[in-house]
Amino acid sequence: MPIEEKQKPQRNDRVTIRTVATHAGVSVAAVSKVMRNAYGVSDALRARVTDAIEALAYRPSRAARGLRGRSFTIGVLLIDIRNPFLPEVIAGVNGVLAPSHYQAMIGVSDARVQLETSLIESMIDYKMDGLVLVAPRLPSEILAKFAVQIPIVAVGYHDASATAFDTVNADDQRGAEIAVEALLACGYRDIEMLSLGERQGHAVSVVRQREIGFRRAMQRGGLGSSPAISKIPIASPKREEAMRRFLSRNDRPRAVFCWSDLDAITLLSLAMEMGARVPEDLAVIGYDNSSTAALGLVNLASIDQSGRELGQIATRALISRIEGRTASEHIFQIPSLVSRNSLTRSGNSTDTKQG
Amino acid sequence: MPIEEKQKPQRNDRVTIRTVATHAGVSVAAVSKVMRNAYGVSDALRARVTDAIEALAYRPSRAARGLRGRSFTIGVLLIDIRNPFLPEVIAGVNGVLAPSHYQAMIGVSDARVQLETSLIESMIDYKMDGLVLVAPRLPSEILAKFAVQIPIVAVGYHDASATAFDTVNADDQRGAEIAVEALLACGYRDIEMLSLGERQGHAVSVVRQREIGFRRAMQRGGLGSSPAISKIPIASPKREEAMRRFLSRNDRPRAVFCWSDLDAITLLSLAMEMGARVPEDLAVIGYDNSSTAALGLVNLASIDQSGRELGQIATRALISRIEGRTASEHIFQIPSLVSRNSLTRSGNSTDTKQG
DNA sequence: GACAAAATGTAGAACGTTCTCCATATAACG
DNA sequence: CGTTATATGGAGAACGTTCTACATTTTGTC
Repeated sequence: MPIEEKQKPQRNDRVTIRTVATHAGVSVAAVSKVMRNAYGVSDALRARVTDAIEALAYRPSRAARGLRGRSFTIGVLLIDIRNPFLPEVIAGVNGVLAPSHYQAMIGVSDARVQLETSLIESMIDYKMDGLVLVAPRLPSEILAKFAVQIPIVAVGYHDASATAFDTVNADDQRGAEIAVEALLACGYRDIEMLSLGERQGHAVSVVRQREIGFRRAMQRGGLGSSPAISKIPIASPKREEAMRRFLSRNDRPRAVFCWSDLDAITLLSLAMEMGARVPEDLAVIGYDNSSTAALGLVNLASIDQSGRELGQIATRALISRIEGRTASEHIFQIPSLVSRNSLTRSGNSTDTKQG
Repeated sequence: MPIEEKQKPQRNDRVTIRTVATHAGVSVAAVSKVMRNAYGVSDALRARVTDAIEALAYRPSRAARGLRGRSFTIGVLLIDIRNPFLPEVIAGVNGVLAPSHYQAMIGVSDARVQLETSLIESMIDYKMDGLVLVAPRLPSEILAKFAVQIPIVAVGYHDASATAFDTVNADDQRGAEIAVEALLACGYRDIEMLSLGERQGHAVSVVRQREIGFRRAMQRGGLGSSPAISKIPIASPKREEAMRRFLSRNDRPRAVFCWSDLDAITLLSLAMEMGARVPEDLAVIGYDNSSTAALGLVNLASIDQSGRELGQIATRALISRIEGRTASEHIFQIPSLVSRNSLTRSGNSTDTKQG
């Protein structure tokens, strides 16, 4: 018998549940029972099976599992991977999932409704156990339709009336109010918001919520019935152009609230280039408290909504939903102000919790 | 005449390949053939089947597909989601995948070998069609073992001798050389590198490659036989501490090359805080040309390795491997210098391609 | 026309799990 | 000892695809 050199160790060497069963001298069903620790397994059987699993380094096929039962995977859908807020959410999700037997698979939709839909469908077709959607673009009815097929928790999606899925949000209205209150407290009266220019402004989006909060706080502060909001395009050549135009307006406001640090930081940069001093000529406050904002070079005051915490909460909610909860939950977190030099010279990284 | 009307073929409303077959009045196999556009389908059959697919909005189950054949999904493994270089790679991957029938699912390993392994295993267990690993931590032998089970392309992993998988890299040695050459061209002689303090320094890692390039260029420039390299820890409290210590050294070098923009930008920030002028007192050049580096506020000279392009190339390589290629490929890109104010006052965003 | 070759469609066996019955073996009870 | 409950293990049918092997029809050739 010649020693046949297996030059092509084909995939037939896969260890399946059957291999384990044979090795342990039990039935396939028994192994499955042990894996799912179902009722009706003696200690002796359990020991033999776990030994075999150990010895063979057996891993159940997720594909096969998905076909029949649970896949122990949860899908995460990100609208964008560049906004530094989103990695924070992922970190939160992974943190909660790490000690469990679940795993996260991430899809990036690049803010395209088309792609978002097909990614969600794929995750359903993979028989994932649940979905965390971060700032989805899809309308609520569509999400509800998906939610019939798979447990869904939406983060950064304001629809407290949704009954088919859960939502987890920072209170974006309140966040914007806090920003305005901070500007007012510094004595600024001439305040404008730089918002996101979207095609159609979803009422559910965080951006619109922040606009609502901005308006309310401005009116409450006695600053006109329709406070100024400028829309900045998201794509790159037009974006800087719009900001420059804003900065060189001769009725340019004294203070600005930006919907996101991403915009605030670019604004700060352009302001410097154009010779405007911050905060002496222009005070700026952003949103997200990204790590870039905290840099000494940037020193941008910002609203902190703790993406990490949102991710954690959303994941816990999802798991409880997977495990049977059906009544929908709508969770709110209160964001906080992080004051820095872009707001006022003395405001040196003081983390001020506000309700 | 068998009048066996199906009592309840599907209790839930899922549209399966069987539903389509019944609706089109053909066999399941025929539908499958059309889906995979396999040999032996007449135009008439194809038309009937595609009509039925359309009418029923049929989507094949990815789980079931994975169990038998291909799943049309490729897995992407990211070492970290915070380094802004990585989203660029994702953008490249998604760009190439978008027009195809493939889809990307992303896993984030957080630089944990443990998690990295289990994520790769999961992707294999999902029967994904191939894997793009971005800056994996695992040793080459392990990757080779995985590569037997699934096509693999590694990005940012220098192992040109690997035969089981492909690699796609920017030439990190050359990149570091370009950085040193740029510093030399500005007249600086007193140059040090700020590198990453890892537990064990993988020779395959981009960081080690940059160190090699740094050393070579320094020696070639006649600057000592063992140029100085300082290691900076990656975790946050120690990191800033080490940088501050570096900045306040009284033999602090005149110019610094940082392994990554992430470090360079923090360094710039701390330098400002500590009253060092850039570039008059300290010249800095980073790596990755992240969007933050390009900000006017930051104005960091950097080496551009176009993560997007790397992602595109890697994806194309992976697809060709999935479609049958077995000989391994090792692709190199040459990075380029983006000169900015942190290097020299006049160096104003001149993109200088260098070989 | 006869016969081979090519084209087209189908049946049915995988793929690796889960999970619902069922068949025992053992314990409990009168 | 029967008889019944209970604990334990196993058989085998799904799940929704892919794909080989084969049956049937059409086309081509002499």
